[in-house]
Amino acid sequence: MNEMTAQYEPHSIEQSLFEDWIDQKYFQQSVTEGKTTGKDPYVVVIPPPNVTGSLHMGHALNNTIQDALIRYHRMTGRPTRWVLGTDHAGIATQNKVEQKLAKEGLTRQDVGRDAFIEQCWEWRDEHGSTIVEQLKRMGCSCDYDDEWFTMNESYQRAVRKTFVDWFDRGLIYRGNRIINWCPRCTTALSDIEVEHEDQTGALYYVQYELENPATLGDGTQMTHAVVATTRPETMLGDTAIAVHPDDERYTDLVGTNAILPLVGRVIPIIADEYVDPEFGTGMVKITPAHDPNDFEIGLRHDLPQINVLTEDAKIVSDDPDYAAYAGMDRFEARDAVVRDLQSGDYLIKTEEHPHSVGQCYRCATTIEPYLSEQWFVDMKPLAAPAIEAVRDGRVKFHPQRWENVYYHWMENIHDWCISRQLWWGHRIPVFYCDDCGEMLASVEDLTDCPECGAPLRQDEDVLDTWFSSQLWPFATLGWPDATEELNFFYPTATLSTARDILFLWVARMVMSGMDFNEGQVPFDDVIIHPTVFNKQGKRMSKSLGTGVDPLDLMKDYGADGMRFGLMLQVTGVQDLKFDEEKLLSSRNFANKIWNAARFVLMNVTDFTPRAQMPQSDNVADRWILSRLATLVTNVETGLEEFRFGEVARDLYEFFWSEFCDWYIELAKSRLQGDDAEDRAQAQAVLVFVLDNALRLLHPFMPFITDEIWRKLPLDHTQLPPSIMTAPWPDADALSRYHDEHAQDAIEVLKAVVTATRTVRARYGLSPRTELEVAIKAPEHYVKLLEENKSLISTLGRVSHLTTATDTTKPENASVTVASGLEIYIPLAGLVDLDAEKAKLSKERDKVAADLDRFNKKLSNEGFLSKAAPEIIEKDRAAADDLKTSLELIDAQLAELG
RNA sequence: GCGCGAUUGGCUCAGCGGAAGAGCGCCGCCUUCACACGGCGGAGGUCACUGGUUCAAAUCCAGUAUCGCGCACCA
Repeated sequence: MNEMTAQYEPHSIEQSLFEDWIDQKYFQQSVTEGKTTGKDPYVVVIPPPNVTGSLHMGHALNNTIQDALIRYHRMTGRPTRWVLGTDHAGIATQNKVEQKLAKEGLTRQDVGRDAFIEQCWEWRDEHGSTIVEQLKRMGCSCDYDDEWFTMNESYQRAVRKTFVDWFDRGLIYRGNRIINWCPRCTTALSDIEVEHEDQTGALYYVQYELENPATLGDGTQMTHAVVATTRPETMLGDTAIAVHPDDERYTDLVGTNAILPLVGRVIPIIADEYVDPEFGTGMVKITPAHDPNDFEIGLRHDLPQINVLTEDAKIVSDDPDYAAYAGMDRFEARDAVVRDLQSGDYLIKTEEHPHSVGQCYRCATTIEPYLSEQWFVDMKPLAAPAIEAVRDGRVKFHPQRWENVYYHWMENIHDWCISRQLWWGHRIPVFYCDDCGEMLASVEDLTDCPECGAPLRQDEDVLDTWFSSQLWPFATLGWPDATEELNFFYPTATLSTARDILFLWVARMVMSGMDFNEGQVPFDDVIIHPTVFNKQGKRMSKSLGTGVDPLDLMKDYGADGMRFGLMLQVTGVQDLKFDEEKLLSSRNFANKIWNAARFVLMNVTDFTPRAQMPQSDNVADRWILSRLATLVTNVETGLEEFRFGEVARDLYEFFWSEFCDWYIELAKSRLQGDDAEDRAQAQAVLVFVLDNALRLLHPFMPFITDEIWRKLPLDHTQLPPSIMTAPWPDADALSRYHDEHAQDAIEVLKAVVTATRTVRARYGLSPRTELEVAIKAPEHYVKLLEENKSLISTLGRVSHLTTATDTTKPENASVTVASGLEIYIPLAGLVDLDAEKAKLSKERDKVAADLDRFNKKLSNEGFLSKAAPEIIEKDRAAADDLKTSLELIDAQLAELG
């Protein structure tokens, strides 16, 4: 162990350890091998990162969580597999390749569909492994030999099978509808791929001349209909004006016509319930081809649908009615239309109007509601069982509140637009016969029409990327083939993911997973981890420079330091303001572990590994073993309940504040002492506790724990070479160590030692100054203190310790009251009366205030009659202690004058 | 408009019904033979506000304020 440096150097061990894990095939788990354990498999599928992606903080957090779970369950002996893979990410990848082409001055149309797809594959081959390599840096124990891709051959079959199945069952249909259109990506998007941003726009009030002036019920003459709109440019496609049927102001207008300004088209005034009489003027222009509501109204009233925009959102140039705007971009056209409305005296007024604007989630371009022919999935039949699965607890969300978000969306689910006008992706497996009009979906490519024999033409569009991702938990296990893997590993256990893909991905996996697996849910537990923001609470973004790169963090703090620092920050909260200082603490913690291990190893060179768990009468041994037993239970339940922050803090607290600060210090004198048996006893406990603590820490800090563990003097004939597959500490077996007495006893010893330190600090004495200590203690502590005299003398640097039930205060002594003890420390000639008085008065204030509170409580009838007996008893004891302390302090103060 | 989350020491956060906690920062002391990425001692908080429930509230309920995030077809 002399090769262990005084400072932990993560980079000198991480890579070689990881390579060893790979070589030993620890990350793999076969069905045959798994079955021999007789235990339930534990499977996690990684949320497949985009092939375009590189590791960001969200990944770092999420994959630490998954790896911690996987490593924990692997140690418990369950057949464990973490399924790895990447997503072809239709739009994102296509954008990247288009950008690359653009540098050569080319468009995808220039190179053609086949060549373009070829380039996408090349791009994937070049960049797709980046993120996988980064996961390895983190120590993630995915099965790297079973890497999936949402476009690989078997996955393509799964996608086509899904489509054909739903198509044949009538769940997939084609329709001409208003969908969300990104004019930059020139593709349709589903509703949830649109992000809404609040913007201040304008509400334009425009008057449309009535074909015939009308006399209203109250006798007023009306010559114009005034409508309010946020999108004046779409008026070119207006085909009606609508009012509410009960709006008496306009009853007489219904059935008459108005003349569309700038265009001259005659349009009807209709009545429709949709119109809110309170908003604007109560009259709405109806543009069926450019607004989803208007579209519905148009259907109800059989209105023409006039599309005025091209697919890149320019005014069409083939309509003579508004040739003036032909070819203009939609925003340019808006300005032009407003200008013309103004000069034609049609524009009444303009108001500021806050509203939310839809944007493409891939390129932030303003979405255009666009009328086009697309493919849809009828979601309601799929949603129903998936809602039920959450209601009856087959799928559980953590934190649970996300269930409500899920219900809300699922219960109001809309049909899913799945066709995309892209080239990179799963091409829609629908074949058309232009001769006889036959249309069929097929898993296998078809060339000839089964009806008439004419050549078939495949649909040009591809599927939404999320259509393939929804199959992830079972397609990666071989579905649609009834593989052994699918049979053994499905359903998976835990899914950990970010909240922003709850609908895009999680909900859809539940629906398709159940639909294709005989109602079996795809996973039991869904962890929605907090979203990582920077310290200012802003989104981490590379482009804004507000991001932090996990690779840099690992460079600075080591993989374990980063992982542990992240886990410390995972609580039930939904936003996580990333605190880099926690990573610094965690790096320091790793160093502490390293040095504690160094100390133990230095002191156990002559120690013979034992098969049995240690047994000891020594109070320090009993105490630390008792603390360990509690820790194991806490860590275990914490992990089972996904309370990662709490687990990390428990581990930190135990290892640093208990094991290092006290146990190791208490053990030192025994290790150096003459009592060989006692020395061996201390060695056994040190090794045992360190061994177990490392196992508990391993899921969070895989590298350092394995590095140290391999050096420990353990009976390696009974153990695997790596901690990775070492058994998880057995809480039941350890429960025999629970020992209340030992815990009390250590509290007492700590109190005495601390008292000596405090006195030294207060009097500016060197820490080495030896002190005499006289203690007045209750009977049961006298024995304890006498027995542990040597521990106290060493830790507290006590030259002379006397303990008795009737000790009286020596002259010139400082007094400390703690844990039921009166601790006197004589300070010949040193006692600073003012300092003592100041200290005691301050303590008196606090004690008096506390006592007062307890007394009030204990004299309260309601408290005595209603509070739990054990609480009352506890409070009585506390009050007694406080009373004793107060009396003692008062006596001292009186003595001091 | 509806929903969710946050509001605790200088900073970032735990705690979520029974005597206010951590890390970092700050103030002392200590380079003693695991660790200065360290040790020891200490200062620092009417737990956003207002009501309510309870014997007891940072903790539960209602409302208010501020910040953040979702969802929603109001032109």
